[in-house]
Amino acid sequence: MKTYSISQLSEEFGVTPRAIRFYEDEELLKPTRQGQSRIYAQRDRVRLALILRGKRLGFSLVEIKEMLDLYDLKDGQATQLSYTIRKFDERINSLERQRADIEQALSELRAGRAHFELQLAGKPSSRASGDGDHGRLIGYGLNASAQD
Amino acid sequence: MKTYSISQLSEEFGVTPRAIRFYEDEELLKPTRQGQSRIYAQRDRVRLALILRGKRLGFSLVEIKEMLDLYDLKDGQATQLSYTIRKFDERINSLERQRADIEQALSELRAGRAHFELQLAGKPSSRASGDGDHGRLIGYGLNASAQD
DNA sequence: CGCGCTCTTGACGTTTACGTCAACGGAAGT
DNA sequence: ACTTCCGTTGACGTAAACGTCAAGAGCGCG
Repeated sequence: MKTYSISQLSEEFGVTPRAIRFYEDEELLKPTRQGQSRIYAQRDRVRLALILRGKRLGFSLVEIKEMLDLYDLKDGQATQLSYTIRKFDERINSLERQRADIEQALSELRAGRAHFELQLAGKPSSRASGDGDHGRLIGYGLNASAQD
Repeated sequence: MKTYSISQLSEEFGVTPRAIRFYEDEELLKPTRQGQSRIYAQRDRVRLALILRGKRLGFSLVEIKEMLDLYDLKDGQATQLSYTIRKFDERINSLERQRADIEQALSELRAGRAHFELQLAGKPSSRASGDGDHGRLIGYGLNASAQD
């Protein structure tokens, strides 16, 4: 059966050998040895692919490790599957929240940008606060009503 | 003129005193002193609000500091305004990329979730490889073309 | 005077996923 | 033998934004 050296996997997946060794330190990979050198079999190669995929999806190495470990246990897969599904759901929820936050920030940023553009165009920015900028918090003009 | 203690600002804005002192270390705030204690004036209070707003929008403290510093220079505001607009544009672009990444991850996650659901429901998922049992591995997309 | 409270200044700890040397080991090529 | 290459094991460094003590200082109260 085919095996791989660390540099082969490194090149194939576009990650540094350091990263691959790190995954081993973290017990996500357990290659065999030939003397001192690490030898990666298909199993390891697949696990590495899964690790990188997990990372792309935003899972932490710890989470990925748990999924892989459960996969190894293979107790009929029920445990692993439901765990993984739960993790996926969590991740989905988290990403949806993130997306909402981003939308929010984007609309504020666009509004702010527009406001600055106007100012650049010459408008002095209508200030009337006295100390009432509190809830709305100082529009986009950082106008620190110097009332001290 | 009204002033504030660190704990007042801390409570009002829901941040720890430690954070506020940190902003001072980073030179985003420069409260005056009364003996050893820090005294925050309106100016500082407004700047704190701006700092927190900047954070919500995803700017780093360094970026926020640069915007505030330029605001202080106030050289007719042209410099500050164009700098800030540029920063906003960068941030907008960055967020749009992030959002695209999230959409991508979300669709992969949903597909993966669906796949696992099916397996849980009993489907053995089409096997073909004969070697280990890594061929099937969480496929639906990252099937490590087991060519060994 | 002692108590409690707010405030201060260090200064090290935390998290995540590696990067970056340093120093060394064994095999292959010339 | 010498150099080149690939590989190895430490071990410290990095980034961001604070958290978490530790050890005092200063003040008002009873």
